[in-house]
Amino acid sequence: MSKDSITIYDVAREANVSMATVSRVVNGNPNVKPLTRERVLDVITRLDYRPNAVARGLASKRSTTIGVIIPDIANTYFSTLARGIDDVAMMYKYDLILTDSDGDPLKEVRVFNNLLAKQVDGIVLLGHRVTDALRVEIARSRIPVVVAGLLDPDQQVGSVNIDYGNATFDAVSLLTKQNQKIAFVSGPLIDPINEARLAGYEKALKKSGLDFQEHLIFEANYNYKAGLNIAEKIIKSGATAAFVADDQVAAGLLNSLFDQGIKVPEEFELITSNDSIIAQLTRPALSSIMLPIYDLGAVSMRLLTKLINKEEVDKKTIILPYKVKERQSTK
Amino acid sequence: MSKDSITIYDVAREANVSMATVSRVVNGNPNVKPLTRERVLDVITRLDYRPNAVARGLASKRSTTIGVIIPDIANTYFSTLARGIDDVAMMYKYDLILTDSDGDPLKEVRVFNNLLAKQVDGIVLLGHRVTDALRVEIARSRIPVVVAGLLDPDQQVGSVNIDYGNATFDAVSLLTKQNQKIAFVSGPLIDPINEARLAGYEKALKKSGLDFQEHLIFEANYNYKAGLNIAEKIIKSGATAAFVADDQVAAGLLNSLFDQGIKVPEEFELITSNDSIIAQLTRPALSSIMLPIYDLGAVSMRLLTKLINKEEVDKKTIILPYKVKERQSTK
DNA sequence: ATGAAAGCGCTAACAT
DNA sequence: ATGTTAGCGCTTTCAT
Repeated sequence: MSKDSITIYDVAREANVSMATVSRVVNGNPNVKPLTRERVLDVITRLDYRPNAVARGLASKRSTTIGVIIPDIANTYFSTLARGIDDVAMMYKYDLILTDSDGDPLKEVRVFNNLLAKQVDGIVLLGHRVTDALRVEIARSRIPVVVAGLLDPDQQVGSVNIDYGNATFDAVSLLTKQNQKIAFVSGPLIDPINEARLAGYEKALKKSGLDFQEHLIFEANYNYKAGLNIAEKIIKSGATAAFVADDQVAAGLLNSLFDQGIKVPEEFELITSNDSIIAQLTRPALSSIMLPIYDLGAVSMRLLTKLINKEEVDKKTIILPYKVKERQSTK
Repeated sequence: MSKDSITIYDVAREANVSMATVSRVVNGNPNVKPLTRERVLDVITRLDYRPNAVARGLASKRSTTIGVIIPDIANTYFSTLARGIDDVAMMYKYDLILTDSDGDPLKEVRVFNNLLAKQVDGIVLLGHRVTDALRVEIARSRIPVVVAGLLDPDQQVGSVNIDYGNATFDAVSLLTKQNQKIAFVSGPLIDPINEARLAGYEKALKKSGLDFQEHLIFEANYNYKAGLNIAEKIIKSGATAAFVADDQVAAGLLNSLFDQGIKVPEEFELITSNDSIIAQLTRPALSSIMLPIYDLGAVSMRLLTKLINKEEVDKKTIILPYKVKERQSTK
């Protein structure tokens, strides 16, 4: 209760300068005589003065904080993205306000507006697609928005991705060598990212002269349990291999196959998409598209800093490279 | 460039009231005549006015944001905690500024002070222990701090945990039935949480008349690779079972055993501590202490809200219940 | 029930 | 190189 917090004014008085000078010192403005700078710096340490970021934000109209909207931070895929974002954000002195959206379009809009109220300097959006409702909000907001790991066909915002179509093509091509019936397991096909994957899948089938069969296409929620549950249907479909768009789902499928005594890869080949730590944890370890998840986050944050500073960006739609890693779930 | 953002002043003018009244309406102050309230509300929607949270924060000295310090958000254990924190935070209208500390004491202090600069209303600290340097900062800051999933013997701050000693005792007791040499694998033993676990381990040995053997104690970093690497040493030690304090480490150990043809649980029993999704993903699935990770986060955030509002809290050191779940890695 | 006015702690012209 | 002075958009006494 004793001493209230030290303000720039206290420092100014103690150092016999104006608050403007203190402000200059704090912000590294070169227009300060080295001697006064030193004097001010001394007082600052002596008084243990810490600038109030909120006041600064109000005066400067820059909050040096970024909003991150994420479906579920507990999901490894997203938390790895978040890590990439945070590392770069810290590098550029931004803080992150992170909120879960549960992938709920309504909640997404709500948290988006809340972030605007907090005067964030930019927003990174993670998820599966940009809903129309959110698109409207983005349009009328005047801060830059970047998406990572999700396709926005309108290219309204900055985005960082890999070429999911080609990646899926490559992955499925690994399976067409020894299988006739290959299941395609993704999230909702309304999501543009899954459309792209499906196109890659079809292309790979065609190249190998295989027919596209509707009943081999499966939509599943992005979680372990969904993978566990979908196994039965997939087995019934007669498929002997599967391309899966999500590691948790793939792990669920794998374990369900294992628990039913179906040997992977001998009797069933499996390839997944995100190469999160999960792909290495399972036994057999999962072959996977090597999606640079961390980099997706890091690069998107870097892009956002440029957008915020109105720097020239040659392309605000960035495509990162990928590889395909064969582990033990494919022959 | 056209219309700049709408302020409380614009609303006041349009509604023919003072800004004070608008402020009252926005903040749900009952001292407003229903009719004027309605009029103001109308103008607010018509103008699409959104209160500026930064200005509000400066004037009211409450930012309605909470700082969260986390060693690594990409780690499932911590991201699950974060999810619990976020859900409760949202429930109480707080936003979360989340920063990774890498478990680096220096960085921890730096981000802590940065959070103070942003005028957060409280801080949730995650990690393995409270370092002395941080303890000093916490002491001179005047906002409440709560830790979750880590022991602070000084009880300087609010905390939410389980009884790690008893939990470890229970877990190890499962192993003493059929094993003479049981390895104890934790993080650094300086961390009070690991001290507590070690005590539980010793107690369980003693109860079964087994000798405590120094060479069965292992310290490992909290990650998958560390688990992979430590396997060899553990095998050499002659242990036929292990208690592991971290799921990623346990998964690494398990897979390393598997890859070397050592059968779990037939030839080696394993029990882990956090019951994160990882424990279910592995094959065999890992027996584990059922740590309510999500709840740890949720409850700590709830505790923090009480501390912030200076509500009565009967105990700011909260101990949550746990169970032990036997899966396939124990007989 | 409503309004007037004084800050909150800082930045950023604009002087000098 | 340094100081003066408006604000930034809101909350919050204090009047009325």
